[in-house]
Amino acid sequence: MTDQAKPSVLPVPAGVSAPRRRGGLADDVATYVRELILTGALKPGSRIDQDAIGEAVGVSRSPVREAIVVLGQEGLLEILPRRGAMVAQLTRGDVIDHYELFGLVSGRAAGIAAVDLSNEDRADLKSIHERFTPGSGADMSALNREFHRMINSTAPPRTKWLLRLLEKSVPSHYYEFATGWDETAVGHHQAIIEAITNRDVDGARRAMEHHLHESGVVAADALERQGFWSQDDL
Amino acid sequence: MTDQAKPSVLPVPAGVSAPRRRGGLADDVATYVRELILTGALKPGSRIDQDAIGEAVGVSRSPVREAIVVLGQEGLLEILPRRGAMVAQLTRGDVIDHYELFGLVSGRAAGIAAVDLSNEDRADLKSIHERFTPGSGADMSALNREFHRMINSTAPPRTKWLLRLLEKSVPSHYYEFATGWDETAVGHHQAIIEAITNRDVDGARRAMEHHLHESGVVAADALERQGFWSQDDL
DNA sequence: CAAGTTGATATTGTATGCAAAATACGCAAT
DNA sequence: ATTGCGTATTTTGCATACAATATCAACTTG
Repeated sequence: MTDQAKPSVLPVPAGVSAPRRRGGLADDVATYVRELILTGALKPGSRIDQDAIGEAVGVSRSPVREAIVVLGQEGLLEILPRRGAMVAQLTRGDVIDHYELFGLVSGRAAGIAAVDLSNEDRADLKSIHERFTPGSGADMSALNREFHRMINSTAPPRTKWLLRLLEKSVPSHYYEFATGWDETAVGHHQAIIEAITNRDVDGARRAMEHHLHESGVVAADALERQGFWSQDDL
Repeated sequence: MTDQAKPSVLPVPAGVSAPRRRGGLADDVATYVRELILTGALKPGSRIDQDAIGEAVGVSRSPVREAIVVLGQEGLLEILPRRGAMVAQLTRGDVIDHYELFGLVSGRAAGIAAVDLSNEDRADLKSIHERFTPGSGADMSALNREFHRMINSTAPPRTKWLLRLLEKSVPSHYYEFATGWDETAVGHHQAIIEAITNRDVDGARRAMEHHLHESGVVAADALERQGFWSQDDL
């Protein structure tokens, strides 16, 4: 019953290929609206007018609707059948909770990295961390992304998928707003690297969870300063 | 012309026109395609033909496209710009990983429930568990859902959102296929209830993580029996 | 004057049409 | 037989058109 092995078993494209061409207009719209929400330009409870969005971006309603579906899945929009979409009523507690979940999954990834990361990647990780110094003129936000990307690189696909999802519906610019956070983050990263270096699975997990927990507080504070929750109701 | 030449290989959805008062047609399509994927009718790697899906369900491509976006967000479809959507290449490891993540979040919810659940809800939980006995003629699947719903009821909104998301892209019918699993699940539930009763946060978390971990193995086995990963051809 | 009703308007949900890109096919050349 | 290329067909992506439902305002009526 064993199938004859196909004579032409092609080598798998080795994973990394992905010429990554840009998606369609729906992605543009989703990015645009997401930005509006996370910057507070669209307050929680605001109704989403499909025509208005379409006109603002310069597209028809088809891509707008697809973008709304995406943002609904991300939890940024609440979709009521036949009644349109509203910006989700995110509270400060929701943001904290979100980061707690983010920390849970990131902690899992860090624990896996503590064991699975190659020596080469460990060296790269340290190199990235060494350049992660406030006031050095380095792009802290970019280096931070590199740091976490490296740690998450050995996570299984499904975990990566969830990390990407959780990352999207979160303000990624709070680094600019939170003065003093950079220094704290350096310490957190230091602790994470140490645990990973020692191949301490549980320590890496806990260090990462703690890092994300603190990040959540900082992000919530930043959003508060931006007047994110000022609109009491509609 | 080519009236009958249409190789409509897609199954016609079972009673789809009964309750038309739900959300839009996109929900119907998403549910339909999700079922096809999780039952193995659509093998990993299969291309999704929008017209074919639309014809099978009896709708146009607009709701089909929105459903594809939803399933893409759920990780069940891989969407390649301008090249359509393919059923994601889920491996056994992916399913295991998925349940691990599910366990992580469910464990968090269980820990919260151990502290926050009201005495009334604790009594209800026990009542549900008492009826959760294999061979008693009870709807085990329904009681299982009730059990977990009760535990998750005190979780914060964002956590609930993630739980719902993780629950969707998982076969929810494996109870029928896994003989002997019922008995094991009873023991797991028992341990979870005990920890919750003792207000043992960490114990509840660990018991729930263990439960979901085992569930993942069972689900993967069930999928394997269904020939889910028989990707001998392409 | 309040409350309910009814018609007009606006907005969503779905279907269809159309252009661009990708795939499939055929044939020639090496 | 395989590779390369040019053409035809299919399929996606977006725009537009149509239908259904919700929202709102004016009006009527108790």
